[in-house]
Amino acid sequence: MQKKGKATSFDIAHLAGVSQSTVSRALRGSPLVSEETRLRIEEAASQLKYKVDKNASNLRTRHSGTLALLLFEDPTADDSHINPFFLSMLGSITRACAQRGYDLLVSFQQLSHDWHADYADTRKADGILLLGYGDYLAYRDKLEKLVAQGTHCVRWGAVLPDQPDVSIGCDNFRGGQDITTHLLAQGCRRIAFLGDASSHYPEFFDRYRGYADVLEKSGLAVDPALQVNGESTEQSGYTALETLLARAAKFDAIFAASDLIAIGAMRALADHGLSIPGDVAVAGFDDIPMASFVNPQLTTVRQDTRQAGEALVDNLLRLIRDEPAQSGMLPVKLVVRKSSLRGH
Amino acid sequence: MQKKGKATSFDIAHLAGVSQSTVSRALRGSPLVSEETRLRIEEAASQLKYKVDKNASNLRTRHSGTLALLLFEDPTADDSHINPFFLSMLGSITRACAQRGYDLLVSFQQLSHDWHADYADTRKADGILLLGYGDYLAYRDKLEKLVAQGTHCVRWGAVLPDQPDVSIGCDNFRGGQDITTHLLAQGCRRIAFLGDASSHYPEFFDRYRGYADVLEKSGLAVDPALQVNGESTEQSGYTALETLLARAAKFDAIFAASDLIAIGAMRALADHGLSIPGDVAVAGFDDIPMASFVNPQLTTVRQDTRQAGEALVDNLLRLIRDEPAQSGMLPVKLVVRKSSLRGH
DNA sequence: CTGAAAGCGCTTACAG
DNA sequence: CTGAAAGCGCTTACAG
Repeated sequence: MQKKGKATSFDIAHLAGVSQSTVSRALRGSPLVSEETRLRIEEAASQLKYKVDKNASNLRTRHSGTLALLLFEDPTADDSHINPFFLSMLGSITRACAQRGYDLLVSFQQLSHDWHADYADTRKADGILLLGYGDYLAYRDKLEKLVAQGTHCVRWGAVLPDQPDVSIGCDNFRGGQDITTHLLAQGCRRIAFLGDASSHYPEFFDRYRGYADVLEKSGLAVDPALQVNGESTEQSGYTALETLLARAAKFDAIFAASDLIAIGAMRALADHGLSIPGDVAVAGFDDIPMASFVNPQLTTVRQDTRQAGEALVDNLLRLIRDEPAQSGMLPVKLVVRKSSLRGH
Repeated sequence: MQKKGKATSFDIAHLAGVSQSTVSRALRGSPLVSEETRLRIEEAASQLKYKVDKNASNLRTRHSGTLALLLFEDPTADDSHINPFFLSMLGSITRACAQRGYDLLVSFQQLSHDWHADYADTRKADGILLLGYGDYLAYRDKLEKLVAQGTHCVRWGAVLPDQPDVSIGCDNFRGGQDITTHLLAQGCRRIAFLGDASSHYPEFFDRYRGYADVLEKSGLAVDPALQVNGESTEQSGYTALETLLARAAKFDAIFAASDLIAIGAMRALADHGLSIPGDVAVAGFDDIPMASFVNPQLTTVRQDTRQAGEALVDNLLRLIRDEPAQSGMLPVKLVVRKSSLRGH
């Protein structure tokens, strides 16, 4: 006979004729309970549709079996679509958590908010995953406080030598090298870089440094007139290309710091009557799903989001268990498609 | 002087020279606390970096300020990408929750799992949002049990007359009509439908019924040879188109039950040397981001995911507050692009 | 192997 | 306006 509220472990104890402690033990799989008792308790529990109250057990055990994902974005318009790369990461992180028996709390934050003091502090989550774009220097402080407070957290982003936290990222430098090497092999000599190239955006910067490295090693100059700042949106790519055209500096290839930028640039090229890859070869970074659907299909560097999601979750779980965890880079893969293929 | 553990309300009380009850009141914004006391308490709290333990307060108040999102999929391959439409919904639901001050717990489930007895039962969430594809008849039972148990839940899907739960969906029937009317206006007369058309997949079925309705009203026969089953994947679209070709029934247009199916079919058409829209006009459903990047751009029906996410969350919150909530359909919007535009 | 008891950190009547 | 006390539903030493 169930009352209005849900059944508690006392109800089960009563029905099974044991103490509440024994119910708790049985349901948690303690070896201290006899097989026979356990069966009786399980029977009673399923009869009353009993489920352990997570708030109570979390309060008692002081951990939650939950990870928090903080997606932070630059103050973008409220109704804009989420960056497809992050959406893909969100999907793979969700999957990775599910596989490991953890729940995932997802939250959006503006970069400006006080996210450095939540979730883990309120004990809703055992640790935090940080994912987002934005000015790195602007939130480095918050990151440091987080770590100093002993919050378990792992960040997706550039892997730098002096970081306070555990960061997982892909090998952006190598990706930048690969794209540039490929474009040079296609006969391009004036390769423009679209995207920020400063320590405010370390991921883009690493891609840029890979690009510059290859150019220099090939005896080619790195022409500042061929670099245009821009964040990771299509609109920004479109604008960046127009800025580049306005400078009247010649270029025969575009290396965009992200696929979104590349796609925006492709649209601008088309609007200006320039053919891809004939007049200008184009390459991006990320390999978002769209990249293989644009016309021509976009050459890019694949960041394996599945692997990334698993690496993030696994490292966070290691931190939570007080096991060693450390920053690390994931390999990237050059994906050559038609947007950069010249001649035969 | 902080101990190893985090500060509790007792620590704040001690520091502020008041009782623990007063701390709790002050921090919850109770009007029963004098301004002066409140200030002193807030000062102490921020000094000790105090945060309310959510597990304790949830246990006490019996609600969690959290919604759960259950994404269920057919037993798809583990490493497959999540359906882009759902990913987009996931993004908008996350945003909608954030705006309303709720946290979102995201979980993947196989359709076969026992998800009908979790989250809300364990008090981790105040209610559940259900989102997914799969055989409707197969989970209708679970849905009924959920609702019978008094679990607050809102489902995304077809809005049917005899549903046990609150469902929000778009006007699939109308969308099917709109596409079909448009294709007829383009001069198409033999329009094939790619996707399941049975009560197992009520959303697709409604789209199909809209299609059949317009054909009949136009005095055209609904030819069963022109309908091919398929789930919402590119691969399935590709295969469906080959099945259609193998039947040797003539067709001059494809109405795919989803964009993913349409995109797969477009690939198959290209592989068979058929031009779009010249030989075959193509239209899809959903307006996923890819739809505007395929070549030619895909005509489709837009489901406004932002509006959908907000409707789902708002209805669930209504249920939680014991306010009236009811199933409802969201309007759709025909988006005409090049894949279906013939002549000038 | 089992039970009685303490306690996790809050919220909220109850009494003043 | 404030404090002392009960209790939310568990888990886990402690004692047997």
